[in-house]
Amino acid sequence: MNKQAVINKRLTNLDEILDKSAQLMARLGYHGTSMRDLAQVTGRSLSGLYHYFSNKEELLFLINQRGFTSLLNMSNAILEQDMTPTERLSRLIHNHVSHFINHLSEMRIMTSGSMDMNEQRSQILWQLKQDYTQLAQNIVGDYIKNQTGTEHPADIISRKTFLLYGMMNWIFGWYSAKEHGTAKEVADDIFRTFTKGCCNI
Amino acid sequence: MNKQAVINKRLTNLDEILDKSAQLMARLGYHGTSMRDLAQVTGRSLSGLYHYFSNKEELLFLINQRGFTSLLNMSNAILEQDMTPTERLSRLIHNHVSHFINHLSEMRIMTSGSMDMNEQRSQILWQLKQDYTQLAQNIVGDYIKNQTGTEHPADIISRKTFLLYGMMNWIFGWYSAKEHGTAKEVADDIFRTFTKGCCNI
DNA sequence: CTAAATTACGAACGATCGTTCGGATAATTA
DNA sequence: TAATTATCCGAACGATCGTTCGTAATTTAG
Repeated sequence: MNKQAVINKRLTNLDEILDKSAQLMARLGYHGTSMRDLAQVTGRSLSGLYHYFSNKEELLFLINQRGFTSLLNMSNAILEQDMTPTERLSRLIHNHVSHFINHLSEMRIMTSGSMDMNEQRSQILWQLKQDYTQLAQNIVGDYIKNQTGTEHPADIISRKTFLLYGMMNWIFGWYSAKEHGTAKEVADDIFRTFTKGCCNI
Repeated sequence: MNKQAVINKRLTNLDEILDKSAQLMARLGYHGTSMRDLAQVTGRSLSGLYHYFSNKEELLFLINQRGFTSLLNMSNAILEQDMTPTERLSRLIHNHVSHFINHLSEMRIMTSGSMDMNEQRSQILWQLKQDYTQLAQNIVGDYIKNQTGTEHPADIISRKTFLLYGMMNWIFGWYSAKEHGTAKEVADDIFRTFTKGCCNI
């Protein structure tokens, strides 16, 4: 095994730990999940976990950071492609919803705030969220400008964007593929409702 | 002090305890808030709290039950009045949003699930949520039927209603009166966006 | 094979958790 | 007033928490 392979394996191990930890924490909450619970669900010893992160708070941070970074990278790709504002908005929604549904546990943790972290770490996460929010506001703003022909104040666009986020992020509260269809169906419905209202079936 | 006054005082004390507990729990989470924290914030001794509820789980239940009951009672009044489907939908949104903004902490707890309660208690809360959801689905269904002239399948109406819930319930994630206006302004924006799409400014 | 580095674990630490108990204090009734 | 009830509290319980430490097992490199 060469050096890169070692690093890769370590990252793979860490990834697996973060995944399984996120699944349990999504059910029991951060404080409701003990390190002993995490040791059991990851198939490791209690003290062995501390080889991959220095304490519980850092574990929570890593789950959040990994999630937001991948979400941000995915959506940044939208801007690099040549699309109409409408297509861009549609892509943003589809990206977000499918990512949400494919990482339900992780996203549940990400949407529950970062109040259990120290200043520096929550600052880093705040910046990631800020970047993602700004990206969405730009796309929503462009769409509305393109449709109405006029540019609207930032606080109006900001509020509209948050309403869109609400529709998308509320998924964790109710979604089950059996009852509510595929990610594509949900995303299409959100796009139609947000752009044209609820009577667009 | 007559007997009724004694009961009233007890309820008032309990109400005050539930309010202050909800505020702290909304910040720290259920497991993140200790009974000692609650004793301090309510100005009582640790053991003195157990005079008002038998354990921590019951406290969580009481906060939820009180919240959902008052939300349900308020919205049931909508159905008893003579209104058009459009007016009813508008009233539902305004009720929900203003209640949310006036009880932010409580609502934050109510939207974070009831997985820390025993079977019977979570069953009671599930029923309250179910009643409130059904009420909202009826109002949304009537509105869409009234606007489009055709009745749509229950699962379609259900999904649209959840999108509306998403917009409204996401408030706790971002709302500050200074930046986002009064409850009325937010509710109006949600109503316009949900009924006619985001380009309705 | 040997040496070095990585990964893993059992046992234990002090701190904090939810809860209980017996009794004190305050309020109401008779 | 005395008797009764409602409130409240300090002290302590066993359980569980996050974390640390010394060391064993495993893997990689020379």
